[in-house]
Amino acid sequence: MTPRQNRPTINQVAAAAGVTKSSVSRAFTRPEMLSQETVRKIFAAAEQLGYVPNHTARALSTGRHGNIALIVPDVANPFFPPLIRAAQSEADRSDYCVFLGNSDENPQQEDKLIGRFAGQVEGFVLVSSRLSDAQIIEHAARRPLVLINRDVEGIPRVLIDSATGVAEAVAHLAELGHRKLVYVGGPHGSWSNKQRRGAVRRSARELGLEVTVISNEFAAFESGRKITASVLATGATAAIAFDDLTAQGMLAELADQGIAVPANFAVVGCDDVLGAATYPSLTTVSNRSVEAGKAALNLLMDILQNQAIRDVRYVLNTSLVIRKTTGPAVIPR
Amino acid sequence: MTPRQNRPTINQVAAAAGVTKSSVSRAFTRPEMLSQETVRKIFAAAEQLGYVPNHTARALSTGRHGNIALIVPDVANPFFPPLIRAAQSEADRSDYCVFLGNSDENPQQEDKLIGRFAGQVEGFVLVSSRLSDAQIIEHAARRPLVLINRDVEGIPRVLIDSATGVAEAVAHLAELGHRKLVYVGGPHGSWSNKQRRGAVRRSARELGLEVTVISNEFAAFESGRKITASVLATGATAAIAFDDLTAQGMLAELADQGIAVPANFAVVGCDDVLGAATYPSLTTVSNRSVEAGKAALNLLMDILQNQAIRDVRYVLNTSLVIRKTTGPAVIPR
DNA sequence: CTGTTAGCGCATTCAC
DNA sequence: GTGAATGCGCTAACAG
Repeated sequence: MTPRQNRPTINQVAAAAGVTKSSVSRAFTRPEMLSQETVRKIFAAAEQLGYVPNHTARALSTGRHGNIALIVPDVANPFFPPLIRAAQSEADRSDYCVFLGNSDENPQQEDKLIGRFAGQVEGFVLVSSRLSDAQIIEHAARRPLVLINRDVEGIPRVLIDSATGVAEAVAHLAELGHRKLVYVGGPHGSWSNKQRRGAVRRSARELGLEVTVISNEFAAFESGRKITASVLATGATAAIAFDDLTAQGMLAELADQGIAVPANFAVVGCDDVLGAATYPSLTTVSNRSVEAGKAALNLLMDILQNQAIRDVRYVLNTSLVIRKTTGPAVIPR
Repeated sequence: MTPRQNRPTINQVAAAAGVTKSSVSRAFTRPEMLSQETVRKIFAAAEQLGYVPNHTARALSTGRHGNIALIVPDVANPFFPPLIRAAQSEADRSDYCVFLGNSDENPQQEDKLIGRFAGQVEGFVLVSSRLSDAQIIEHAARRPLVLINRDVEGIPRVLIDSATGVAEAVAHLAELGHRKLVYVGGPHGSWSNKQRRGAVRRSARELGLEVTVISNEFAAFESGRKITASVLATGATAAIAFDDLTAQGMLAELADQGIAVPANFAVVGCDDVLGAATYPSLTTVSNRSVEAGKAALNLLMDILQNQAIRDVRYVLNTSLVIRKTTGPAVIPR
């Protein structure tokens, strides 16, 4: 046997209290089965010895761990921390511990993490999972699993619907007189990207606007800067970016080129991770990640308690947050 | 007994492979003890049955869990996610799972979390712990524990020393001809704030600069905007802010007032959490949180392997990252 | 090299 | 109400 903590066990408490293991065990799990007097004695002895039930032994015996795992593509992406925090706090209310996993946007890593966690958690929350539908379904068959921003039929999921906010953004630009705009995309595999691009196209068609889609695999500040030239080359007067970081990069590049925002060009972000902290402050689509994290966790807790997995599809609508990077369209340069 | 996963056990693999439990166990832990042939047979059987060692049972038997806990005051504070990510990735290299805890800046919550994790982790990393020295020492006596940005003698710790970077910032401003500057403070209780303010004062004195300290309890974008008027009122030509968020707020306010940066006023941030993502890109003091996270984890891993806790005090110096918000001083307005 | 045996600490039947 | 006995799945002496 390897070095182990020398914490008191149920047996020592039993001896000290003059009862058997069974009673001590019961005192900590179903005290109503014991006489008040015995419970009191046991607690006193436990307290005195500094006894704390052994989580592992209990888990081995019951199959219940009191842990859940939360896996995200990238902890450092500003979209996730608030979500993580919310999920965490919700788990805490039910006395669950949470394992955090960082998949690095990599399906294999994600799969590996799930495997590592599998043996010691009650269930999973997968955020913006990079796994295939088949893999997700397979894992969901083994353990309760809820998805955030991934739409797989039959698997409980919480979706942030940026389409509503994006549609508002297009309408907003149309009202301001813009006739030609571009959508600057995000990661190819991303469900959100597909959703946003689709929403831009649909709304644009309905409102009779012309829209160009420009791909931009790596959503980030720098790539936002670099893509700006192509955006301007289209002759558009406004752009909607896949996310705030990309939009912020565009803002910096436009400023460098002496193109005033919003006077000469309008920019809309997505996810509102920057708050009003750009200059000019960014018009963007609201992000409901905190609510998503909370909802996902409540869903998981519910499933764990009622051991019944219902096919829930919880959608959170978004809306446009109008700040200072959008304004009336100008005569094409 | 409660509902349990029906995963195959070591016994079934043993039966299928025509050996005993022991051999199967060995095949998965110390295969070099077995003949190649036996190992092959066992792996084949295991593979065929889809056997995966039961983490919990193993932990109960060995006292080793392969988990560690990382506790931070606030996951959503942009300072922490990169650190978390780095720690995470380092843990992964050693096949450890990491529990993430959010203390909400609250000592009691932090203590509670430690208790919850205690039974299922090898050790702890406490980031910017809000606990008292006594509590930290007590917990460290039970389990390996390493600190980040908290200086308790006898406990292995990793410290980010922002004083060096701040001193460079003052020197940089002095070289540019600035004679009068202001330090915009942060939270009163903050160890980092004390450290930074002290460094500004010391360097300013050495270089013969005049410095005004302005308090600003809530470090954030909005408070940065609001404090700007008082900053300008001092007649200074440059400001060093407690953190990047505050600096960013100041940038926005200066832009609104038509004061060009760096032409008319210089601004320096601290922590480099924004990268080059402001406009103009912010001159700031490097933040070495990624290295801190990595170092802390390596330290912990080292302790776990050699079961010897040395009194390590690992200091990471910071330096100035010169970007675009600092330039030559101008004639006082 | 491999089998036998005895726990790890606790929850849960089944008796009394 | 409480005790005795069994097992959760695996590791680790101890033999052979």
